[in-house]
Amino acid sequence: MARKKIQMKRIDNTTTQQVTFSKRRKCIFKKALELSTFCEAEIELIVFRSTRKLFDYASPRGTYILFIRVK
Amino acid sequence: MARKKIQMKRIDNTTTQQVTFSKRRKCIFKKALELSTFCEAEIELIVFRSTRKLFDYASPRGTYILFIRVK
DNA sequence: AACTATTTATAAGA
DNA sequence: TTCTTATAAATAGTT
Repeated sequence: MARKKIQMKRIDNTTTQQVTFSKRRKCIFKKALELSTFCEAEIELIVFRSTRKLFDYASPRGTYILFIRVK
Repeated sequence: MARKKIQMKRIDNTTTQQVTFSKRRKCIFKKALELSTFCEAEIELIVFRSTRKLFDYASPRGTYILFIRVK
């Protein structure tokens, strides 16, 4: 989206993918907070990436939700 | 973010809030799909807005998750 | 981590 | 609601 438009596919390069993940993860949580704040919406957002064992959770407006992974 | 930078607070005008909600909801789901695709991440996103009884759900990478609102 | 050239998102307005 | 557009924000590639 910036210097060059990228294709809608997996980023193969590990380093590049990690950098992109860090940037975009931060951005989407910001977007979630903005949408929640501006529009009085409840938002639940989980971003999970197995290669980093990362688990994020956001509930800006205080609703309690139980998340159960069934797979 | 565009013609004018807006404050980080609820949009009081009902019509404006509805328009903003429609636009931003679409955008955040796009962002979720992009993050999932580019970075092989699993993302679960719910956007709920009581005034419209709207409920959205996205699981781009096919993980099954049960959402239980406890409140 | 920062920078920056571009792309994308979007607040207002039509 | 849908389109346009000027401006703000995000971000891919680079340093």
